[in-house]
Amino acid sequence: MRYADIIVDITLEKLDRTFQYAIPEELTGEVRPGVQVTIPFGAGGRTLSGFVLTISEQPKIAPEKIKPIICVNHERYAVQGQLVSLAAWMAEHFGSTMNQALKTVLPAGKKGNIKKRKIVSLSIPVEEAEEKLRELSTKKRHSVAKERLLEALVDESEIPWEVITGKLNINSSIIRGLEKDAIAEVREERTFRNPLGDLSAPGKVIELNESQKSCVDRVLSDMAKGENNTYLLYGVTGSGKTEVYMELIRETLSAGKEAIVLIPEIALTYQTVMRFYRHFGDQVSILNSRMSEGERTDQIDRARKGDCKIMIGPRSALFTPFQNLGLIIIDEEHENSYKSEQAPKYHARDVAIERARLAECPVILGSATPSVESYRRAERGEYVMLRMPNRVADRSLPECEIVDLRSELKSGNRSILSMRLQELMEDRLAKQEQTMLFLNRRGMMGSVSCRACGKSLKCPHCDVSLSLHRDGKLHCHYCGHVERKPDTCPHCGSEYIGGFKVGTEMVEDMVKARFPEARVLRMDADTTKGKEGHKDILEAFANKEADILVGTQMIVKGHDFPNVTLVGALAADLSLNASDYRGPERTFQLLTQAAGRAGRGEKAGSVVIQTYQPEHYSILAARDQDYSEFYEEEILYRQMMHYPPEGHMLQVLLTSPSLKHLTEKADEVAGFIRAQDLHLRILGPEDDRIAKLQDVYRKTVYLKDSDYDRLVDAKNRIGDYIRATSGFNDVYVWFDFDPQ
DNA sequence: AGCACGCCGACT
DNA sequence: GTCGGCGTGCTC
Repeated sequence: MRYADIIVDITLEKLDRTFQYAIPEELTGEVRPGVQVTIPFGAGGRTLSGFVLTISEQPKIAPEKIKPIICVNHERYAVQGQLVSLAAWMAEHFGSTMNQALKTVLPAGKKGNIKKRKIVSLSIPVEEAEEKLRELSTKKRHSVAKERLLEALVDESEIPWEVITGKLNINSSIIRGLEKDAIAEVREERTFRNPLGDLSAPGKVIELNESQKSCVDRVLSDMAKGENNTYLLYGVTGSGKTEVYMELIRETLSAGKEAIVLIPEIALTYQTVMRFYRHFGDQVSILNSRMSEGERTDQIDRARKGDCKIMIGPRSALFTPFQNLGLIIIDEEHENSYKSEQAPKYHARDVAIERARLAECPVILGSATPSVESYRRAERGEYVMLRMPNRVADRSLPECEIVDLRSELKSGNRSILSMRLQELMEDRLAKQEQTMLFLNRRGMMGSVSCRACGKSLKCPHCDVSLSLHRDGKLHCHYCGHVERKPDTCPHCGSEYIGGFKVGTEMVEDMVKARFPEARVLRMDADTTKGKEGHKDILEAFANKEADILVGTQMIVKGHDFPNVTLVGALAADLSLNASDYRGPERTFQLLTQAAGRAGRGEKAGSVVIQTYQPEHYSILAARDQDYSEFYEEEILYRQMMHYPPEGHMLQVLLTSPSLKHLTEKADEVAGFIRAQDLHLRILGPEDDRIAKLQDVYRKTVYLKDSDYDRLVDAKNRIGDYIRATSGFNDVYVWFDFDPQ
C-alpha cells in the first residue's frame, strides 16, 4: 500500500501538520506531490480538500486508522505542483507554518470578486426569431419592450447585458422572460480588467552597447549550455540595466517561455512599467498592492491561461502561475521591500532562486548598489557577476559635497538647511532649475515629549511613541490609533509638553518660510494615499509645477527629472542608526540613489549631504560614488560582528495578550533551546523592539550561528517542542531569519 | 475549524 | 435520573 502525506484545508491555521491517507488502487497514477485531493477528515464524515506533500510507503500510525483519499481535484493549472513544492521549501527555510506558506504561494486562495460580463444572445435561429417577432406585433396586447429587445437581437444576435438595461432601457425581467420562453439565453463571460488601460502598440527595437551586449550574451550562452545560473547584474546608475532585462525577456518570449520581473514598489516605478509596456504591449501584465483583490485575480488568471507573458510586480509576483517560466528578474535587488513582513518572512531573492531551480531557468539580480549579501555571493562564485561600469550617455557624475552639521550648529545655524544648501537652493531658484530635498524617515521627529519629566507620549495599544501630525492630533504609525494632543503631560501634569512636527512636514514649512517665493511639493506616505498619489505628485514635479520637492526616500527611487540639478540629503545620519546593522548599507544606498537624481539631463548636478558624522565610511563612499570603497569596509564590519552574510541570526518572536503567559513561555522556549546544547549563541528572552503591539505583548529570543542550516534545525526543534507542549494556546511563536 | 467526549448544575 | 453547559483534545 502507498500512502500520501497530506496537509488538510489550508484555512485551518491551527492544524499545521500532515496527515497520512491511503492511496486507492485506481488513483495511483494521479496522486503526486502538489495535487489537490478531497479527503474525509475527523468524525462526522465531513470532507475537506488538502494538498499532497509527499508519497510514502510506510504507515506512520496503525494502518486500520488510515482513511483512503476520496478523489483528486483536478489541477487548475500545471504549475500548481511546483508552487506547492515551493511553499514547502519556504515553510522549512523561513520558518512558517505550511498553511501560511501555501496561502502566500497559491494566488487563488481567495477568489476575489471576479468581474463577469453578462451577454444576451438568441437561442433560436434568426428566422424563427423574426417569426416570433411578427407573432408578437399582431397580438392584441402589445408587449413593446419585448418586441424591441427581440428586434435588437435579430439585428445584433449578441448584446451585452448593460447595453440592454442601459441604452435600450429594457427591464431585466423582460430578458428573463425571453430566457424562460427559450428564445434568448444569457451567458456570463469573464472580463479581464487591463490595469494599464488601452495603450499604443509596441515601440522600437533596442540597441545595445558593448557592455550591455556582453551581459546578454553571457546569459544566453550559459542557457544554451543548459546552465541556469543566478546573475548579479551590477551596473552603475544610468548604465542601462533595463535594456538588458528587455533583451533577455525578448529572447525568453521567442523561446516560447514567460518572464517574471520584480520591482520594489510598482507605483514608484511607473516609468519603468511604461518602458516595458511600450516594448511588449499587451503581453505585459502588472500586479500591485493597490489593486483590488478582483483585479489581482484577473491578472493571475491571464498569466495562467497564457494571455500574458511578462508579469511585473512586487515580491508576490514570484508566484505567478506561468506554465513555462523562462526567466526571473529582480530589479534593485538590494531593496528591503523584497523581505516579507508577514510569515513566511521570506526574501524574494532566495525564493526566486528556488523557483528558478524548480522551473530550470536563470535569475537576474540587478542593482547599482548591490546588497552586501549578493555581492559577497557573487565574489564567492555562487552568483555570476555581470558588470556594467559606465553610464550610457556621456554624463558626468554629480558634484558631491558633505556638510558637517555640528560645525553648522556651532556657527549658530539651527535650521535644518545648512548655509551651503541654502546658497545652492537660491542659485537654482534664480536659474529656474529644480531641487529635491530628502529626509530618510517619516515620523522621525514627530514624537511629543514632556519637557518637565522627559517622558514621551505613547500609544495605549502599542509600545511606540505617537507622532504629532499637522491635523494637531497624535497618530500611532503601527496601529493607526489617533488621539487628541493633551494639554498637560499625563505623567506629571506639566503644561510644558512640546512636539516636533513630522519630519517632511516640518521641512516643507521651513523651506516655505525661508523661500516664500518658491513653489514646494511634498511627497511622503501621507500625501500619496490615493491610488494615483505618487503619479500625480511626480508628474506635477516633472511638469515643473514646483521648484522644490520635499520627501522621504520614496522620492529618490528611480525617477528621471532632467531639470533637477540639486539634491539635498538633509540628515544622512537618520538611517545610520547603530541599533540596526543594516544602517550603513541603507545609508550608502540611499545617498547613492539620491546623488543619482542630480543632473540626469544635460546640466551638471550637485549633491549636498548633511550629516553629524562626516567621517563615516558609508557617507564618504557615497560622496565618492564608490561601491567598492563602501563594500570593503562593510564586509569587514560584518565579519567582525558575525552579521549576515558572514553569520546568521534567527529571531524567535513570541506574542500573547497575556504578559504572564508570555513571560513563562518565552523563558521556557529559551531554556529548552539552551538545554539542546546546539552550540548556538542564544540571547534573551527580552522585550521585542516593539514590546507591545495592538494590545499584544512581544518577547524575542535571538539565536546566532555562522551556518544558516543549523538555525533551521533549531527552528524545527522549537516547532516540535511547541507542538508537544501544552500551554501555547494563547502564545504564538514566529520565526524570522536574518531580520531587517 | 468542527466534532466527540466528559464532567458538573437544574429540569421534565 | 437526564438534558445540556462549554472545557479539552483529536482529527490520518
